[in-house]
Amino acid sequence: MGMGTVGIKEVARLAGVSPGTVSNVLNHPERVRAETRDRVERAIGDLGFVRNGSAATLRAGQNRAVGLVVLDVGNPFFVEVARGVEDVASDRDHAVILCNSGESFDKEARNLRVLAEQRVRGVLITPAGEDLTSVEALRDRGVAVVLVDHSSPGDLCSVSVDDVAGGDLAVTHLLSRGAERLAYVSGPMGIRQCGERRKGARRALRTAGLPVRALEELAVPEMNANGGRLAAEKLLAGGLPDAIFCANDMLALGVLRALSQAGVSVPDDVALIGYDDIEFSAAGTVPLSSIRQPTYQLGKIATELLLDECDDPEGHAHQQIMFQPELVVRESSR
Amino acid sequence: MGMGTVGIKEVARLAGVSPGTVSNVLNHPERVRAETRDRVERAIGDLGFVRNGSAATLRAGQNRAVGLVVLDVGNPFFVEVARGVEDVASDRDHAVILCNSGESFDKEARNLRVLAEQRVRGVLITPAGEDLTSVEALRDRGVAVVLVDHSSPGDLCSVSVDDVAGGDLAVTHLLSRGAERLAYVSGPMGIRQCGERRKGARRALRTAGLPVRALEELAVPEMNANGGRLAAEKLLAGGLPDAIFCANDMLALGVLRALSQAGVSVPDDVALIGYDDIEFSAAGTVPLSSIRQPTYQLGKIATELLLDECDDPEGHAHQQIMFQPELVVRESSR
DNA sequence: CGACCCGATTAAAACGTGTCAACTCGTTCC
DNA sequence: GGAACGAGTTGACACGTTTTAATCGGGTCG
Repeated sequence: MGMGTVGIKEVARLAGVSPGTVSNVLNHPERVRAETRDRVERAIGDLGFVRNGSAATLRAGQNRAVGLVVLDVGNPFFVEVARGVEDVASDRDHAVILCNSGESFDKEARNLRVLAEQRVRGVLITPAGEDLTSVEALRDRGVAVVLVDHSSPGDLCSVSVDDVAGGDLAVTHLLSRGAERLAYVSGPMGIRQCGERRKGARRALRTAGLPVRALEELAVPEMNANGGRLAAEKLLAGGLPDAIFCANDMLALGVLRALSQAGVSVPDDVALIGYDDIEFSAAGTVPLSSIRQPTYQLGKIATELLLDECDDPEGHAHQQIMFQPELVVRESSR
Repeated sequence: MGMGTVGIKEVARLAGVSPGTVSNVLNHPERVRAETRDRVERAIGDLGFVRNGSAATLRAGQNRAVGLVVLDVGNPFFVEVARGVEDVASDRDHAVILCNSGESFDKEARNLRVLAEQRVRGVLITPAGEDLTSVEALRDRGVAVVLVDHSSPGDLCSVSVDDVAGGDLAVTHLLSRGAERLAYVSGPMGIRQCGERRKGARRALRTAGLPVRALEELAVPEMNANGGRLAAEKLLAGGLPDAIFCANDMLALGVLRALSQAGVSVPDDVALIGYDDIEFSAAGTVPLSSIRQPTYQLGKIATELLLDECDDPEGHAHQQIMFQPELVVRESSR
């Protein structure tokens, strides 16, 4: 042992017990007599001993940790999911290793390899694409996996939010407000969420007995404020609808700003609703209506599912849980 | 799959070499003949072998990882810092363990303990308060430490942004626009950033030859949009200033909204400037002027400092680096 | 031809902890 | 009074890897 590092053995010597007893104090305190435990704990304090997690993990065969792989740590959606994960994991005495895949397959694969090397008990992941082979490889190696915000083919647990219902909710709300000509502003349809929210929007139209062409569709390359501005400019040029549904709050904010600058009043001339209910939505000059997702719950339930599977790998049935989103009405569509 | 997880030994057997050679393929590929290397790599692929990181760390005495402890993973400031850290660390073949202290001493201490247990090479931390004893304890144990967004007493590396200069920048800008009566809206002065930005604001007044009482100070308990609303209501009741400087963009957005609702025009009646330049600042109906901090650089330089210290612990002089913030002028103060 | 050397490979010894069978010692039961 | 018992403690081993010194074989030099 290096000179700087103090191990379980030194603690044992100072406390006048065997290393095995020190280990018991750390892992099974109830097995050791109170007086001995005090002596050991004092020695630990005096020496500033910190257990070597690698050795513990090596011996135990697995780390008391779970991995969380998200598409973007900067996205408030995932931040809130992470909070839910963190809370449950910490309750059940597990650490969380947070990884960012940046929607790149390469980074996702790298992250999964690191997690596998660390021998985490399980992984929560929002896959970067539809290809789940690397995720399934992980599961086959014996690591529990739960898909987050992505439905599962059935051989995995998954937790997601019903995006079709969300799109339906938004458009039904706009229709109830009297809109007849609508627009849907989204990112590329290749993004699952955009496609599903559109599906929901169309369903709402059908339910109301309107033709699909009552909904003008605009897909912009980037789902941010600038994308929203581009979409708004197209709408301004081509004749404004009564109401606009955006696949994302940042898009909606971009639209809102461009319309305001053009002298169009929201909600008097055009009603507007976004998606995600990010914190800023309520803070703007015209507070934005939005679709709120139970993100914290998503992380919480996903982690409970994961740890349950870890604790009882055999008697575990994979579940696919789908949450329902919620409509939040503010000024922009009142 | 076979119950015994596949280790280096199984790979060695399949490739017809010794375990030591497999280890060399993984860690010192140049030492092993190309043909042997191929055979081993094929075996690794066939068996789906993944190196056990705990064993490697145990043997090596330290993990190729650094810890990053931030006050709030949801805060865009820290998200951007984390990006800088991640990029540099990954370039230099290190993993990043991201921890959230939520401004709580307890969570900070828990996180530091986990990092110490994991035997990370170094830690980047924004301390939750002024008490650095736990940080210093870590350094004394031989873990390199760099303070982020917090100045150092001298015995540690630190990387921060000059908040006094930022406050000066903001108020000087407002004065140059002709303002004579100003207000400073901030969170509790106990928060270092709030205090320093105020100091800078006062310095700007002195430079311009104005009395300190030309700056009305409002401290609200929460630094969010609601806090901004509260401050704005007070200002509306007590007589509006010409210009308002907010310690934070969320406060500024709250102020902006409350003023707009009261029929006060920004920037015509009152000029407004925030701090942090969060993404959303530019997206609002009235784009917000702000003070931008080089957050990505902060993370990048901090990590370089940290890894340099790790690579050469003896020949390392602690440095305190301070970056300068930048003024971003938009509609709200034009 | 033998000594020597060099590159490639191997065998064995750590690294620090958790587990588990074995052991001690005082108590209870028959 | 001896056996069975149980709580508390011990000591040795195993976990999977990296590293070090030793080994091997083939080529070069003297």
